[in-house]
Amino acid sequence: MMKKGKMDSSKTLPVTETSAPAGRFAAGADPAKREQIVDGAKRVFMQKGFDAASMNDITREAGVSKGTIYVYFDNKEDLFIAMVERERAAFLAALRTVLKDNENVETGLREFGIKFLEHLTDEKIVNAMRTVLGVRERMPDLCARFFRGPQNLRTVLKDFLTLHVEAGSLEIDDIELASGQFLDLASGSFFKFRLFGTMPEAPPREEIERVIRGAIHVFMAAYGQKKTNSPAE
Amino acid sequence: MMKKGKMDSSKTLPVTETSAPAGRFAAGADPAKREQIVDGAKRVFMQKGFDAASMNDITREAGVSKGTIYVYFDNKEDLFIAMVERERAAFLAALRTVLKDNENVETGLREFGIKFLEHLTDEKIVNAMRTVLGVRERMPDLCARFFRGPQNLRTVLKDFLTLHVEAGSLEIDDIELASGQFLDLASGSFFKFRLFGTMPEAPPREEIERVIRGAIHVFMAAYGQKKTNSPAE
DNA sequence: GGCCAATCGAACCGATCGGTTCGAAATGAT
DNA sequence: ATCATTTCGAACCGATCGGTTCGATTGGCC
Repeated sequence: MMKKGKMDSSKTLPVTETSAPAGRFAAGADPAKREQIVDGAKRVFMQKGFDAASMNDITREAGVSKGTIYVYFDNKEDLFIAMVERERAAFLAALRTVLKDNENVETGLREFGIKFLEHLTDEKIVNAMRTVLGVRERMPDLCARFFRGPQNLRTVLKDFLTLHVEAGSLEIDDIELASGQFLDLASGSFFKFRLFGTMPEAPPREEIERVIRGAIHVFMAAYGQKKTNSPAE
Repeated sequence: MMKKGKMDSSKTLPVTETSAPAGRFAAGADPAKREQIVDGAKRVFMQKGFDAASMNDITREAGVSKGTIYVYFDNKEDLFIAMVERERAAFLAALRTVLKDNENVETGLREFGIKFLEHLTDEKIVNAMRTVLGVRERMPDLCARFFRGPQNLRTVLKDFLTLHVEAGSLEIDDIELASGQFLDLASGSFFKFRLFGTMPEAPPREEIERVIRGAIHVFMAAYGQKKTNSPAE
């Protein structure tokens, strides 16, 4: 069995091979089969972590033959990386267009904050982060890259805040620091609770809204332009 | 070889056994030997995580015989738990008395925040947290318990803030939320950077001070009692 | 120095690991 | 129905795992 049909692991989904007919792929080139493997692997990796997840476990969970897994992926680590990259891409896609430049500052922060915290406390994301943290020593680049995805949202937020500083509705000396502060306030500790397991379920919508409301209140108290006719406090 | 001398793993250090002379302990009862094992185990567990750390690795690193390890600890998991509990106790001991009740609010928050962030970004703590997170699925109680230690600092902070609300220097509707907000601001994202590896070294003192200064600025803007003769902004 | 017991270190055990091999079964195209 | 190829699933390989055993060595006490 040749491994010639193996795809580049960094690609999420391959384009259809012109040499293979529409309904049948070269060995290792079927996107549905690949997805099936990664799905099964994800469930086992997130349940057991990288080291304790065995390829026999993954074979059973994915419902494919072990030989087939090795047609699609070079080794266990390769499979893990593919899974992590897929999860990261999904997280980013969900948050890509939350902030709109022509938004009112409080409305924008509210929508961004709620969406951000909802995703950050979602079972899938929390599990993914834990799993990735478990391999930090052996795959430090992967771990850092996984986190750099969500971290890029800071740049998005920074651009948003910069616009509003220029428009005069915010007054911020250090936009870098302020962006981080809003993200920290928006996390509302819930992320840490979820990560460490002291909060077994994602917080309900009202709790998320309460935390984001509080975050905006604190943030605007510090950085909002003072209104002379109706004080913020 | 009987395991009769095995100590309760939940004890950090045993009292000297009256049945054993001062210079010689019953099998499994020597605190120095126990410490030697836990030290070696800690280095391996934090480097490799629980699953990938082998008892042979730990044997070599600790410089004891594998048989001796099993005299002191029931199994690998028992050893891991002992190590984690020891690290947790050390973290808590370092932070126990940072907030003093008769402190000025901003001075108190500054000292608490700096100390808190210094510890939270320390290599030892970050490694310990990552390692514990790696076993969250198999030992959820241990993981939650490890985090509950630092989380108890929230209660300490809450008591401090309550005193200052009653003294009139703070105005806070929701003290629970405000406590969490200060802790989140004080973490300053550095904790997450450190955890995920995008910040390889602990931040320098000036950076920590900058972040805590910003945290206090934002916090006091929202909750400090307004002064009519010298505005905060 | 002798005695006793803790520790050492090598060997062992059954089990599992990641990865490989290959004939049989399944599947899609013609 | 036939053919070509992908996938299956069982067996295999060398290596390592956690935990156990036991004669030899070491060290403290008398």
